[in-house]
Amino acid sequence: MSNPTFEVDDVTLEQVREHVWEVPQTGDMRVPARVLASEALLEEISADKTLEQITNTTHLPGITNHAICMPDGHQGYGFPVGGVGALDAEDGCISPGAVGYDINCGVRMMRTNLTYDDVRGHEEELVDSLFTNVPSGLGGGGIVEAGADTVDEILARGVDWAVENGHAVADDRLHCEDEGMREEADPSKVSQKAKDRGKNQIGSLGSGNHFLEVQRVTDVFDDEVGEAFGLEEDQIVVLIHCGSRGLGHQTCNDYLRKIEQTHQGLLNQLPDKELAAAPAGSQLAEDYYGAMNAAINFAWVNRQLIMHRTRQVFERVFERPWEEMEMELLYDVAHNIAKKETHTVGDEKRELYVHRKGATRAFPKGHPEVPKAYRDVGQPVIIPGSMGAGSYVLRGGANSMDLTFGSTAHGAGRLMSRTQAKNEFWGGDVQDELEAQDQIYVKAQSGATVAEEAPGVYKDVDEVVRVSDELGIGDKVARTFPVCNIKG
DNA sequence: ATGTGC
Repeated sequence: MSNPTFEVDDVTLEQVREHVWEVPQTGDMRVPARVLASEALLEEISADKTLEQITNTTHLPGITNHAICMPDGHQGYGFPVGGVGALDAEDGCISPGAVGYDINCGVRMMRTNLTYDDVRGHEEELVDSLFTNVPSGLGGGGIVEAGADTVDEILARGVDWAVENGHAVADDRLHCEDEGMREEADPSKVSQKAKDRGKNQIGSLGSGNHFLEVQRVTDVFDDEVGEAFGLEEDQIVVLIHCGSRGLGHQTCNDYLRKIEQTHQGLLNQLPDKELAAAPAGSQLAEDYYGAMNAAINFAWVNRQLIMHRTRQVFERVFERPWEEMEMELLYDVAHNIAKKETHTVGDEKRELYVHRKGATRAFPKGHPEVPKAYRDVGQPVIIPGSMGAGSYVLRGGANSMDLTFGSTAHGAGRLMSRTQAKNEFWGGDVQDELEAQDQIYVKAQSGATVAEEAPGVYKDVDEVVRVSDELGIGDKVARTFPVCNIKG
């Protein structure tokens, strides 16, 4: 008996098992491509170039097992957003397009001991104060304006710098992926132009889908893990989503151009120039890895400064020290990174550049890289939905190492382009509706951004999370709903 | 995502 299939254009995907669809290996593909999705999500994923892109990815040297597209996947630069590609770190390659322009775009969630009742009636004061005190929008203006030495220190040391300079407490570091610092960072490999763009953006949200949202926990699905994460129903939490701003963007661009010029032989083997990659062991592979890790550190500092500023805003609005409100970092996860990780492939251990672009690390319980506080339950995974839908907290699932190199989805995933969104929605109407129907208060620098990020431009986050949970790569722990939101 | 272009 043959498996169910899904046909789109000239491609036939075979269902390997529930929620696992495979593009068979043909031609110059080095491995099959896999899409992890329900049929409804696969339908949406087929609407743009995602399937073509995830298939193209299988041509990269050193790609291991499968190229994988997550349930929230959509088209990106060369490599889909929602893609995972594990490329051999000895005889494979590293590809900036498979990390993304916004290096270490990511999210962090901060707990509080406030309840929704404590915040009701203060929503407008809170959203106004956050909007005034947390820099957002395109261009410059951050919480810290740094000189050259300081930028280098931030690039080298990440959240460790923030702790030493009064923007973090020591405990914050322990609740970040990689403890908020990549040792392999090499600031000397980040261009002067990138540093100049970053120096006045340290502690700034940026634009697009980046936001800061105050939320209330509406459901805890798993009491044991919920308790380990310090989450309970009706509790207020804060979610921060942003990345490495102009510094990361410039770094990606710098290395794409260098790699295209230097490694044309490899480029010519690939079906899409946007997948440009540097062979493992080459000078540019080392340089990009050092620079990317530096940009990763920059993004962690960025989210840290915004979180610490949020503590100060809450102190003013609720007239209490933040420690008394127990405003502790739950966890900070990266969405756009590559990392040398050791994985079991067949019966051997191999070192791989695991590229996660619009995908979240989701290590299960017991993994030595899960912070001690969560080691018995698994790594927290934070999945932001749209500003009308709320978000999820998951924990790394038991099957993630076998199926996805320890990864799951990163959000709801776009349904339509930004241009299309602006034709469908008007920012002011979206804001009015959210406030009238759901008591969600949104404040943004630009109405166009609100239209581009309207709830209707996103896939159904409940469906994305259902697939992750049923696959056992990231298990449902809690759900949140927006209270107020600021964006660029 | 982005001093909204390659």
